[in-house]
Amino acid sequence: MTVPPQADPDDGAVRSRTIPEASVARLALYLRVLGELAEQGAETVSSEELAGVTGVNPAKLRKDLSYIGSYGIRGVGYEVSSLLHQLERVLGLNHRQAVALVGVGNLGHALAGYTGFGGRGFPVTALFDVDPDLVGIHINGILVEHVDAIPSVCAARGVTIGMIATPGPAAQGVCDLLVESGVRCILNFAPVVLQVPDEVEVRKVDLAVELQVLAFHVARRHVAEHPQAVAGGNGHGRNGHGSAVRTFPLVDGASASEGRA
Amino acid sequence: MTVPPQADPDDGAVRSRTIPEASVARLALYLRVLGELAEQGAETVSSEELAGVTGVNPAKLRKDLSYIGSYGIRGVGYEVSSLLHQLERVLGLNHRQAVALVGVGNLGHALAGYTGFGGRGFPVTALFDVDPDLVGIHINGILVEHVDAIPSVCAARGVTIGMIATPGPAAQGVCDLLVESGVRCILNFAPVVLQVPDEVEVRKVDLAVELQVLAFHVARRHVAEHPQAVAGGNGHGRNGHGSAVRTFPLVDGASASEGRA
DNA sequence: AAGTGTGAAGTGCTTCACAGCA
DNA sequence: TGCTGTGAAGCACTTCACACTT
Repeated sequence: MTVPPQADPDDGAVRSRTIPEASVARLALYLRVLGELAEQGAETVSSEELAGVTGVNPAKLRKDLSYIGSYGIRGVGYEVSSLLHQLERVLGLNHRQAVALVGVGNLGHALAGYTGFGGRGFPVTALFDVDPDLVGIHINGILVEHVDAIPSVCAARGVTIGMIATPGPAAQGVCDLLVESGVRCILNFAPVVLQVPDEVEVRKVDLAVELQVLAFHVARRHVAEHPQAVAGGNGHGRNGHGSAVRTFPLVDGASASEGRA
Repeated sequence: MTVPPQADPDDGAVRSRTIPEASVARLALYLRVLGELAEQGAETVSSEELAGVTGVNPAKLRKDLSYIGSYGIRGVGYEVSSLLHQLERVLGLNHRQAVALVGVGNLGHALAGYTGFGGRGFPVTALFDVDPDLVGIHINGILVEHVDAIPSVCAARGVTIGMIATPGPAAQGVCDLLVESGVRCILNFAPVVLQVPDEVEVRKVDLAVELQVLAFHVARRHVAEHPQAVAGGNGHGRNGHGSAVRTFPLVDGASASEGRA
C-alpha cells in the first residue's frame, strides 16, 4: 500500500490497525532513544542505527515502525523529529496521563520521587497510603492521602493510570478501589496476581521473579562451565538484548530419558 | 517418556533439558504461590487450583511443570512441598545468590531496603555508589562502598547477581565493572540498553516503558468507548493475566488503506 | 546506491484434547 | 473417576529476502 506520509489530525479521522503487544513495548524504547538522538541534534536515523542502539534486529524495528505507518524515507532513513512525534501520538503521550500511586512505603516512596516519570509525561498526581504516619506528609510536593480517598481523588484529578506499591496482602483491595474509581490501567509492584475485570489492563513488575529468573541463569551458567553430562545445545549468540525467544538447558538433578516422549 | 519421580541428588548426576524462557518466569511465580499455599497448610494442589491463583491457563501450567519433570500425581494433583522443592532446585535457589546493588540513590535506596529479596534467598551483599555523601553510610546494615571497589568486593563476596540502579549515563560503565568482576547476571533498572558480552544475561526493568505501554492502552480504551471509525476486531477477554499473546487496535490519526499491501 | 516496507518462511509459545496412571 | 502429562494443532512473533522508492 505505501501510504504517502501525511500530517496527523491528531485526533481527527481516527483509524485503527493492529499492533503486536511485543511491538508496543519496543516502540516505547525507540521513543526514548529517539529523544536522546534529537537532543544530540540528529535529523535522521536509519533502521540499522536505531537498531544498534536499542539492541533490536533492524528488520524487526522496521516492521514495528511499519505498524504505525510509513514514516520512513527510502534510501535515507527516518526523520527523527517526525518519528518522535508519531510515536508519542501512538503511545498516547500527547494527552498527559495523571498517575496515582498507592503505597508510599519503601518502594513507593522511591517511585514517588522518581523523576523519570513526570519528566516524560507521567506526572504523579496523587499519593495514597493507610499508615497514619505517612498520611498527611508531602512527598515531592504531593500530599499523601488516605486510601479511603482514592475514589473521590482519582475522579477529581482524572487519574488514568494507577501504580500499586503496597505490601502484597493489601494490593487486591487497593486494586478494587482503583478500578471502582474508573482507573483502567494499573502497574502492579506488589507480589500478587491481581484479579480485575476484562476491561482493566494490568502490567506487573515483579522484582522477586526477576531475580529468580536470573538465579536460574546463574545455575545454568554454572553447568555450562562444568559440562558434565550436559546434552542440550543452543549455541546462540547476540549481545544480551535482542530478546530473541530462546530456550535454556535445565540443570536437572533427576529424571531421565531425554528424547521427546 | 514419563520418568518415575525420584529423589534428586541435588547436584549429583546433572542432566540437562530445555525450558522456554517464558516458562522460567512463570515457574518463579508458581514458586511464590506454592510457598503461600504451604504456609496455609495445603498438602496438594491441582493444576486448576494453582492456575486459578496465578492467572495462568491450566494446560500451560502443567506443561511448564512438565519441563522440570513429572512430579504430579494423576488423579490427585501436585504435592505442595515436593513441588516447592523441585522449583527451588530448578531456579537455583538452593544455592544462595549474593546480590550487589550499584546506585543507592532514590530507587536504589528503596531496593536496598526491600525485604522481599533477602527473605527469599537473595541477600543484598554489597552496595556501591559514587556520591561521597552516600559512600560510607550503612543501609540495612550494609556499608555503601565506592564504585571503584566493585571488582575486589564482588570477587571477595562471591557476588553472582548485580543490580544497576544508577542514572542512565553511569549504567554502562558500572555494567562493565560488574562484568569484569565476574558477574554474569544483571538486573538493570537504568533507562539504557546495556552492551554486554554474549555470556552475560541482562534483564531490564524499565519503568518508563511500562508506563508508556499503559498509556497506549489508555488511548486504546478511549477509542473503544468512542467507537467512531474503528475497524479492528479482537473481542478477546480474560482477566488481565493469562498473558495470552494479543494484538491491539491502534488509534491512528493518519495513513490510509488498511488491507495488507 | 542506499534503505524502507513487507510477503513469506521460520520458530517457539499457547492451547486443545485425550491417553494413561493413581 | 479425576487429574496429570503431552502430541498435535493453532497462533503470534521474529527473521529473511527483496521489490520498490528516493
